[in-house]
Amino acid sequence: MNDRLQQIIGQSGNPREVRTGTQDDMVYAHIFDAILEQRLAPGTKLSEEALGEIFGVSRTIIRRALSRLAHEQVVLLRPNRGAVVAEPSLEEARQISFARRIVERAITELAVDHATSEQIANMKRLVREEQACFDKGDRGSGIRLSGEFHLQLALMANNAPLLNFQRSLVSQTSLIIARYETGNRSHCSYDEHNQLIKAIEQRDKARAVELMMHHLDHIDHKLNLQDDGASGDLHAVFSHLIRDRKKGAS
Amino acid sequence: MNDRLQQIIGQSGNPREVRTGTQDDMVYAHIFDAILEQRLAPGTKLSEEALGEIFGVSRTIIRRALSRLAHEQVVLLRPNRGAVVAEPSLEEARQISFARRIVERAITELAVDHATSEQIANMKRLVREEQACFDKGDRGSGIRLSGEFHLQLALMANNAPLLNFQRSLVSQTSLIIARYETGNRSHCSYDEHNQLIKAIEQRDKARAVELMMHHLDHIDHKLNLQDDGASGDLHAVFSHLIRDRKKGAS
DNA sequence: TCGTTCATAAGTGTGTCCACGTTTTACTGC
DNA sequence: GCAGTAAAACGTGGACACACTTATGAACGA
Repeated sequence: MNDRLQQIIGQSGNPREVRTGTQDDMVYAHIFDAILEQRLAPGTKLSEEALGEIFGVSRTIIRRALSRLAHEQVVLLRPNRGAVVAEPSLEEARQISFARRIVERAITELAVDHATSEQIANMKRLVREEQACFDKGDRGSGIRLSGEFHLQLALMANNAPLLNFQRSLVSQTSLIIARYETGNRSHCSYDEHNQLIKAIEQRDKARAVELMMHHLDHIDHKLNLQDDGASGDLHAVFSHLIRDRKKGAS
Repeated sequence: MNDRLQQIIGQSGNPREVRTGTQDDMVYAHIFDAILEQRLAPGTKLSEEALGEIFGVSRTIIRRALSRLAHEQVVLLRPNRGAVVAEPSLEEARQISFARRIVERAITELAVDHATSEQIANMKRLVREEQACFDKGDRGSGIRLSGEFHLQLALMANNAPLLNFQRSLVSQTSLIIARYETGNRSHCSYDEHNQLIKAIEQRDKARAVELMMHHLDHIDHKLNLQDDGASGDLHAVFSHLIRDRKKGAS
């Protein structure tokens, strides 16, 4: 287990820039990315001791990082039973999707008002990077960059509370995508991201909002939120058997 | 300083029910209430050691509580320099006010859809309690209960992410009220709260939303967000002198 | 000579780690 | 299948080191 974690987190797949700041941030960011890039599957146990060994820090640091992640609902902290990567339920996924519609609408409108040309250029670069990741098959980094796009949008909105909320929502959405996205359909959101940026650049608020809403619709439709993918609910998993039996009986 | 804190937090002014749950929660709730009830002014330093002595727990517990409060933006955690009660700036206050409009609208609509009669009765009780506090001059508890009202509303909305966000926004709003509310006008929101509950009870969504928006308007107008009350901006503080001098020169 | 400023040093308080107690969990034997 | 035991992991408290703050004193300038 210890070795598995080591291997997963160690393989910093993308040679992302060396993290600056304190140890906390470093640990936090590494675990965060590993989760969003699906190198750590939902439900994986995150042992404090194992992580401490991996990062070469004491459990105190790990604890703080896990606490932060728990606050963003990315990991679940079970008292006396350690931390696990969160497994958003279908109901949670629906609530998050709803909340995002509320927030993204407001953010989009604000972004149209406040975006600077520099920021827009930045966003375009980000989308290109995202596309590159999907093109070369790096789905994990793609999902992360896709989330980054929505985060940068929130940054342009110039509203700190909304930005914080968005961060939590985007993280959880990435987790949901990791868990529920149907395998065959690829997650190619970069095209819609591009259109959105164009609308913002033209200061077309109505169109930008409309594009954003459609974009969120597409994200939802790519997921099979209608039925639980692989839950622990045995009744749901074997519901077809029950249906069949009832049919036979009738 | 140690003694001051002891005195402030110890005087559990309102004989609120004995906190249940773990030590963390107890410490968190006590500090939280002390801040919202203005027994701890914005800017007050929160020494870990002093708090540990007051609550009879080690710094580990205090640290966790402070970390939670920091996540809700109620206290500010300055690296290597300890924690202080947050002092929302005017700009932050405006952003929070904006974010609340977005969230409260959504919450109100959801509450109209989902509220049970039991929950509504609960809310009515809460408003009566709030009114009682203001009537007997307990402004601190009044502000807290007023916040509790908006939190219960979010609970009725049945959306966990929105509830979490609302919790952070309400806390910060209480802090802002504590800091910026003009002294003469009393904070008597219970009447509007009552009307709001009635509209929800009658499932009148349009009216409920309208009432909520007006309510938020009133909250804003009670504050003097136009000019910073007691900021560190010397130019703003002595602007009248500058005006006078210019007048004399012209 | 007085006031200001910079440097140095003491003191307070946070950052980190480690060890112990307790809970949980897994395994083994009945 | 159940109970008991052992191992692993988490919860908590305390200790030490380091960073920051504050106070004291000396040097410079007015």
